[in-house]
Amino acid sequence: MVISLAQISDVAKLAGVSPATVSRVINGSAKVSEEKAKRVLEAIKATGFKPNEIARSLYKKSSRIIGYIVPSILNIFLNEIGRAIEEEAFEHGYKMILCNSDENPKKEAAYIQMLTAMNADGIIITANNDNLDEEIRNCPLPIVVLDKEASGRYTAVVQSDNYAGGRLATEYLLKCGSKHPVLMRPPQKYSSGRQRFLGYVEVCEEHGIQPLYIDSPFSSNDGLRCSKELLERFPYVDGILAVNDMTVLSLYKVLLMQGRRVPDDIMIVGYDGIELGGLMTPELTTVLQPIEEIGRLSAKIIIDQVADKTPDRQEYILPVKLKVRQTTRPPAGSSDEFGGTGETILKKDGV
Amino acid sequence: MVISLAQISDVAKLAGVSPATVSRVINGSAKVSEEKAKRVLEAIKATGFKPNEIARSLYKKSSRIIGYIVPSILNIFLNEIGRAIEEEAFEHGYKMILCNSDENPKKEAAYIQMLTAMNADGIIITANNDNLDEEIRNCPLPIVVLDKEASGRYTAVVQSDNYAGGRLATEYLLKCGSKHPVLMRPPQKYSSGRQRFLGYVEVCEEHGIQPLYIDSPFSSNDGLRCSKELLERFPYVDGILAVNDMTVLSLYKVLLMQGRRVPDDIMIVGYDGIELGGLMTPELTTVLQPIEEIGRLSAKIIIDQVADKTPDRQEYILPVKLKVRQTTRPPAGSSDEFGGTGETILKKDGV
DNA sequence: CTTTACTTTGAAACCGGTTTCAAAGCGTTC
DNA sequence: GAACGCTTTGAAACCGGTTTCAAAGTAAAG
Repeated sequence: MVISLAQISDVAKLAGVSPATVSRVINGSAKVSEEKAKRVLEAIKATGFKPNEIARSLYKKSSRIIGYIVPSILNIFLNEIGRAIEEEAFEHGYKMILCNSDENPKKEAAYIQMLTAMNADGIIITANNDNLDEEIRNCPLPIVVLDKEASGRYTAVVQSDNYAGGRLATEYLLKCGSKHPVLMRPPQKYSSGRQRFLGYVEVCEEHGIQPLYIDSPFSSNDGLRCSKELLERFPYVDGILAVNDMTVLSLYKVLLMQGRRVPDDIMIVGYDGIELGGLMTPELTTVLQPIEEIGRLSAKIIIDQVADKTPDRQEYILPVKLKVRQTTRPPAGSSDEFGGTGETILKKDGV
Repeated sequence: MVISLAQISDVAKLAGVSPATVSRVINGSAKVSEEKAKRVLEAIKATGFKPNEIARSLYKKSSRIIGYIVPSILNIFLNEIGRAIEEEAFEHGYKMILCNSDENPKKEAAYIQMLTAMNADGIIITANNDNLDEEIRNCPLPIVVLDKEASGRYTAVVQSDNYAGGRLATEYLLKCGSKHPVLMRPPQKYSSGRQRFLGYVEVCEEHGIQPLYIDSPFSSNDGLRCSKELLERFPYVDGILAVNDMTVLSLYKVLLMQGRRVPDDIMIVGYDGIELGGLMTPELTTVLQPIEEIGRLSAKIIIDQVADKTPDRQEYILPVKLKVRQTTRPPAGSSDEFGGTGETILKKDGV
């Protein structure tokens, strides 16, 4: 069953005007006599006319679409950011489309090309393969990168303060009395991972403690393996800085099997602040990334870019907080939030 | 920084041929002499030319894009389906874009319009608002609906066998010795919810047991409230059929607070079969929906539709299985899978 | 050597909108 | 009542590809 859609010429004919006039009525791009405008509006309603966005954007070179490319559609943290992007976008008359690159550079390239070719107004992309640089160089759209160092041709980089996050979690764990905190070290190929590691190491050194860590990927598949390995290598561990919130589910499983109690024997601090952390039992103490802000800011940058064409590249580093819940034994007299500078850091650098 | 993209005319000029010839080389749509083809390919490489998909699809009326509209980007079950759609699509040279309607009919309508306007090749949409019927009627694209009754103008409906799922979970719980199983009843406005309820009720009646239930939305926000209410109203409960896997996290929390042990005091059977169920502690016994098949089939239907234009509407009901893990006390001599017909039910009905 | 058949090719039309441009319509002013 | 300025309007060009169509070129057949 093919339904044929009304075109602008159909509307024009019905209203007894030219297509140009119909276009002017739709877009309000020029004055049209009240008389004719009324006839046009009626004709639009009668025909059920919806302008063909393809034709429109072929001329306008803007489709009011923001593309969001993620390595996995199953990453809850990234999806929560996506929701914020979507909300900000929609409030400004934009739409967000989410593309799953599946950690596959070919798909990533294909989606960048698709978004370019469909005249999207910008791309928000998360930490990705480095061999994508050529694709990005050839892409004329504004590109906002999440969670990556500001190298290559990007319009802006939006991140939370991973260094502060690493420090915050470590300091709190020590303050709660952990003597041997161990870090599930995030992948060092990402600057976010390096920064967090740095924060951890520095705090350890400031307290004269030996930094201990085990390398951990972000994917939840590896959570179980890493958790087991951690406990084997550091059986005396009494505090764990998880690579992210999701991994903590696996950690719980291993700890329970070994009969270790949380937070009595081992304290845990997660990372990200996804909603799931609050649903776990015990509820997860974690470093809150400003998920909402990251998403909204990224979308806003692209929307502003469309209007302004401001050419200078910027790097935004948003502050993090610690959300204290049940996986830590709080020191006396503490509230449920801890630290965080509250300041957004903004580095400008010309292109 | 604006990078201007090469156009087909630039390539043509460089290769000393007409744009038509370049187009023919790119698409293989007609024979071109080896000599010229070679020159064209070189010119394409030299200019870095990428055809503008907008212009292309304006003429072709196909963008090789499949739209997937979900009520929430945070629904893990739907995202796992999305991943399968994406994989199937990509293998056939299609791309999937995910649109988050946020349970907002306006957004839903906006995205349907967007996908129509961008010449997407089809839409896959999940259980949604009924007042969308007009939008769907006006949409000329193939539409596959997940998890909804076959009413309205749809190309196909793809579902898993919710009736069988309801029966399966209930039967297994009884077989494991539950005397008072309680159902977290899914929303009855969806046919999937009604079918599951029906399956539950029938099995109860067959065993001379009183059906007990409490209405539960799918959203994880309501999980805690529903779980508490369930235990208040049915304190003697010894088996719970959860509304979905995600909700079980909240259930665990409440049960642990009350000191009830799983599966010793209360057994739980989840629903959906998301990966998260295996990460929980204890690992969740659950009804496995054929997530991969649902996604791939939906995508395949649209891809075939593009090629064939087969007009008849179909309803696919895919079989479910029970995955036995740790939240049930298995009856003697049982394996880790239970029941399931293994047959896909296919209802054809002309339009 | 002419006729016929087939292949290769570029000019032009097309997809469905938006915008430019110039003409027509109308009111003011001198 | 002629000249001027302003507004409204439609014809045509445009966006960047794809495809049709007819012409030109080539090979085979008579």
